[in-house]
Parts: sequence; structure tokens; C-alpha cells
Amino acid sequence: MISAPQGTQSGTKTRILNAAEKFFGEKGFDGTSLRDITTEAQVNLAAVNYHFQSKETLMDAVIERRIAPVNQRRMEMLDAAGPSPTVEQVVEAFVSPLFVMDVLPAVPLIGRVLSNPSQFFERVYKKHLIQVVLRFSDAIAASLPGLPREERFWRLHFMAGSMTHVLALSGVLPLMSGQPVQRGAVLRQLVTFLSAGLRAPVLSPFSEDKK
Amino acid sequence: MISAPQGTQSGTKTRILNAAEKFFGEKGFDGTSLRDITTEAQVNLAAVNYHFQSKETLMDAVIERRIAPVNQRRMEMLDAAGPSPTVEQVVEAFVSPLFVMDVLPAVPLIGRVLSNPSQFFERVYKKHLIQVVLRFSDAIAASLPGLPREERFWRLHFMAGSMTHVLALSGVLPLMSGQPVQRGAVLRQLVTFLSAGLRAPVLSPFSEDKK
DNA sequence: GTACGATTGAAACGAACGTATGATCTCTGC
DNA sequence: GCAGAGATCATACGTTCGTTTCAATCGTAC
Repeated sequence: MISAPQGTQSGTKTRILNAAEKFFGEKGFDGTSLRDITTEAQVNLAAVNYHFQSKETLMDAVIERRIAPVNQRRMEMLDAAGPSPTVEQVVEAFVSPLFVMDVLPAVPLIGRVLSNPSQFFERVYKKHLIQVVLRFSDAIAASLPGLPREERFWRLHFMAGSMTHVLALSGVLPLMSGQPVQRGAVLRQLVTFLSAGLRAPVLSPFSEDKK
Repeated sequence: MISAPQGTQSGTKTRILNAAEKFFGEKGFDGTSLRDITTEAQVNLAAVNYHFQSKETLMDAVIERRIAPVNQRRMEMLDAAGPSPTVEQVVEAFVSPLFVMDVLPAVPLIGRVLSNPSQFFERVYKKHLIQVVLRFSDAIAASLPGLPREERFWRLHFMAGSMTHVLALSGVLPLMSGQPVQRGAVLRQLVTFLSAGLRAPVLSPFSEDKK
């Protein structure tokens, strides 16, 4: 059989993945029909169930294709920052891999999945995110030794929230800003904002009891 | 005809609204069927199209019922803070009205709507949020006179992102925190985080040219 | 108590959905 | 140039969807 190298070529599988990525991101999983996808991809309706087994596993494949490289890059950046990273380095490692060119078409979809509780959120979290969250929690602890565990937990998710919001609304926020948006500029402002938030004074007066 | 006062009573309309709020929040608009709703509400299927005209306008009614009081409270809190509010006062006015008891059942839905681009996001933004965003943009400007307009815009939306993320995942984040969550505690940590983020040093070196 | 508008009820409509089927086409190995 | 596996095709199946219909019921004014 010799399965074709599916990387960059425009075979049926890839065209389906691209179309699914577009529609799932724009209209959500339930709001998208397989006929939407196969029409856009210019493939036969049955091709989806032939190459992927079901609509659900198609969605899994769409997510998998983009999220794995993003998380790999995140880990690399954390590694490169060494054992005592600055807050900025940690934030940058978390956020910037989502602002690179090749992830761009998946940004609305990723934002959507990470913003909404669903079967997919749970799956993605268990398969791809648990390890990332733990690793970044440690990295934040290394960069902010005085921050109690509970505050670290919440601030990490506040950070994730700002990021996913920008991702999910990346199609509509620029229209609201009233001027052309440079991706790099938004990234820099996001890193600045989040770093300052992470560094906010510790709230709990009884601090550091948890190990 | 003398339409019944629909406020707190458990009439057909209210029961539909409550059930719709629950399912739309849990499974999204497209993921919820009218039969889901009418079964939960123990009303006839046709009641939805009789009292509301369509599934879409039902969603509008569900949102309207909760968002109007929230925004009213936000404005009141800004008014109470006077013409020179602190950053904390602005953030608190923006966030805390969503953490009160009566909005609680609508929190997942509000988070979902504000996290995803959709027909409803656009409608809600135009009808309920544009004025709020403008008002809060001014309030941030008053509390942080040195912040250029563009950075103000983005930081406001970073703030909205953290908030909607906590709202949308309010059903799942507490399970991840590993310990019981006090709503008030999360609110205080959110205000601390966001206030520090808003106060972050200004990035753009050419600052303040826009009026 | 009777008339009448407001509401509820059971049932059905056509449309769109995800998926399955079986025939046909394509391409490679020999 | 033929065999056969992999891929694509048109088409149909059974379900579920939002909405509509129309008769039955309710509640109030007279």
C-alpha cells in the first residue's frame, strides 16, 4: 500500500484536514457538517469516513496535527531558558509558539477548543495539556519562588485565558481595534501584560505552607 | 390577555429559559436540541416556538435576561468610583458583577458566548457590550493616564479574556485545582492579577500621540 | 355558564445530518 | 497488460432536527 507522505502535499486527507480546521474554527464542531467540509475540500462525502473513521476522530486528527508541534516548541523554549528562567521567558515560551506562521490557520480552532468545556477539551487536556501545565507550573515556581501553589494555579489559568481569548477572537478583535494589527506587536503586549500579572504581590497572608 | 409577571415564578416561559440556559451553557447552541430543553423543562415541544419565535430568539432571550443586570451593576460601580478611579476599582467593577449569586447559573453560557465568535457574540457585542467597552476604556484611561490608546485596547481585552476563561471553564477548572474553590477567593486573585497587568510598564516608545 | 382569547397538547412535516454500501476508477508490482 | 489493493464515487439509509398544524384545554370577563 505504501501510504503517501501526507506532510505538505495536497492529497485528499490533507485537504479534508484543512477544510475541517477552517470550519471547525469558524462555526464549531456541531455547527459544521461533513458536507460543508467535503464541499470546501472538493472531495467525496464518503472520503471522511474512509480516511478518518468518524466526524469525531476527524476533529481529533485536526487538533493533533497542530497542537503537538506547539507543545514541543514550548518545551524547547523552556529548556533553553535553563533552570532559573525569568518570568518573561516563561510567558514567552507559553504564548509565542501559537503566534508563528504555520499554526495560524488553526488559531481560531485552538482558541475555541480551549475556551469551551466539551468532549474535545477534556481529551486535549488529558492527552496534550496536562504535562504542559505541570511543566509550566514548575517553571513559574522557579521564576517566582515566593508565590504560593494555589495562586500559581490560578495565575497560570488567567494567563491561559488571556491567550485563548486572543486566539479565539483573532478573527474579530482586529476589526474592533480600528487599525491594522501586527501579530508581533500583540504578542509583545501580551507578554508584558501577563508577566506583570504573574508578578503581582502575593495575596494570601498565610502563604507558603503547601510543599 | 394580561400577560403573567414572568419574574421569579415557575411558569412555562421561565422554565424554558432556565433549561435553555443550562443546556446552552453545557453543550453550546448547536449541541443542544429543543427536545433537550423541553424535556428538562417539562413543557411541550411546541411551547418554545409559541413563547419565543425560534431557537435563535430563545437564545437571545436567555442572554438578555442575565447580561442586562450585569452591565447595569458594572456601570453603577464605575459611577460610584468617581471620576478618578483606582485601577483596582475599575477591574473590580468589570469583573465582580459576574461573581454574584443570581448570575451563577448563567456563567458557563456567558463564558461560552463571549469566548467564541458567532452570530450571538456579534449580537451581544453590538447590543450590550459596545457601550460597556467604551466606558471601561475611558475608566482605564482615567486610572492610568500614561497608557497609550492601543495598549489600552489590548489590555482591556486581555482582561476580558482571563475573565471569560474563568467563567467558561467554571465547571471544570475547580476540579483541576484539586481543592474546594471559594468564589470570593478566585475573584480577589483575579482582580490582583489583572490590576498588575494593566499597570505593566508602557511598551511603545513613541507613546501618547493619539488623542 | 357561556363565550373567547391564551396556552398547551399530540402528531406530523420536510430538511439536513452522520454513516454505510457497493460499484467504479487508479495505480503499482510483476 | 493484467491482477489486486487502495482510493474515490454516486447514492441511499435511518435518525434527529426545527418548525408547523390543529384540536383540546385553561382561565377569566360578562
